Amino acid sequence: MIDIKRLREEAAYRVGIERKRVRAGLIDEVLAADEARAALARKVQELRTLQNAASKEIGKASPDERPAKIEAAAALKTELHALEPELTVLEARVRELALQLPNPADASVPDGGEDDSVVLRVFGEAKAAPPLDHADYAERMGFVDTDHGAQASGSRFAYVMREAVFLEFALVQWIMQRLAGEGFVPVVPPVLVRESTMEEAGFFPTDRAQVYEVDGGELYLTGTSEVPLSALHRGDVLDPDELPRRYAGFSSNFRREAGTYGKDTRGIFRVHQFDKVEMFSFCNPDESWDEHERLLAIEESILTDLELPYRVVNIAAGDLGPAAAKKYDLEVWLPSEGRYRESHSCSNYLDYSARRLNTRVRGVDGNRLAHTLNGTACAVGRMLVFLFEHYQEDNGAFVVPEVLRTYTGFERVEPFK
RNA sequence: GGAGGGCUGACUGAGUGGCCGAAAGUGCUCGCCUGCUAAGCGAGUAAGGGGUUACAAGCCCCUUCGAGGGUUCAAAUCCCUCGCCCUCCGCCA
Repeated sequence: MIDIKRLREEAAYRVGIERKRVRAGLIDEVLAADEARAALARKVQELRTLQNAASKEIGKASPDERPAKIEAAAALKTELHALEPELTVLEARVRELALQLPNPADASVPDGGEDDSVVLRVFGEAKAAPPLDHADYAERMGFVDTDHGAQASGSRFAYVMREAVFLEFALVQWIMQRLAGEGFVPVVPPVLVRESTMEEAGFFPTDRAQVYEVDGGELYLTGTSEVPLSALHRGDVLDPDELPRRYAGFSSNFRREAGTYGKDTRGIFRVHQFDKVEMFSFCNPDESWDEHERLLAIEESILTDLELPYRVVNIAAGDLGPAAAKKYDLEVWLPSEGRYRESHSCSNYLDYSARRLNTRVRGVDGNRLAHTLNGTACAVGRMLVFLFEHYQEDNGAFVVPEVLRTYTGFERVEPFK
């Protein structure tokens, strides 16, 4: 949710919104609707002042004065009742319109759309494709079974099996330990949440088409633990001394992937269900940009420790999600496709999400909305895809990345005959 | 699934129709006191919004006592719906 007051008063705020893809005229509609709302609200407020005063007098009045005073107050009540429903309608209208406005893009975000994102740096060598691409290799090794996945559940479902399972656990364990060491609170959150939680986290109404509905619409399966993690401080006033509060959530994630037919159909690169460790941070409003860089640094260190070649991209304004003021993607080199593919992303939401969640930070002269940030620590399925190509030997053996060996208990997997 | 009890400010907790935005305490802020360490005394301290104004202070007003709706001139207090917590019974990984 945007800040309507700032939209009204700060030119830069408005420009930040316009740099994203916003329906022409929407901003002015919001402002006009809010203006109408405010005018009526003032009128209603005046009436309420009179009514409250009148009621108070009745309490103090003597028994024989009462009937006349009650009658007068009742007249005011009738007048109020005529206006209040109208105000409710106007308020709902403002809210509905304002929810469609995205968080303004930060000044450091490049203009334009998907093709205008800026590569900030490149790390490691882009190497040649291995004998088998990740999908064929994983099937051959018995790591992934998409055929039976499709039979049991449909396309974009897979069984992850054998050593790949231990590899998955090793990734999760390694990352969780490391994040805990950096002050993140480890969390296994609920993956089924109510509608209101989806709304407050900013996923409804915009992303509704991507979400699985359960129990006749009572609950929804989360597509990222960002949703339950953000709800962790819903309505809270946080102590500034205890910030940032960092959480590392591990969960299975469910996405309908509507509108991606025919895209990324190989292997488990893009599936309906995958496990992920997500970082989430609540911080002081004036520290969120530092925190954003910190999350990025953690993500980069994970990739460098796994010795995967990657690049860092500053996503252009038109390609940003509604909530992000700025987003970095990390893209790992996928040899079989000969291009970089997204492995991590890392967003600063500023106060956009906190406004709806009503998560604040206590301050000496008033409380301020907290800033929230989130970033991928490890999207396990996709990480396996990268590992299947980068750690595949010419003879077909799989070598376990050094940092994971204490967690897997084995160093390599011999080729499947 | 059944029965009952509860949800009040950063926190604990009183308050069953008007004198309650709300006692008391904790915490916090400021001042005083004290040479001695989670000591004492005093004052202040809910949030969000609007008006006035210098988008200051101050002052005035509105809304908010889990959420939403209702009754009433008037609701933290009464009624309804929903959510959550607790206790007991049943069932169960």
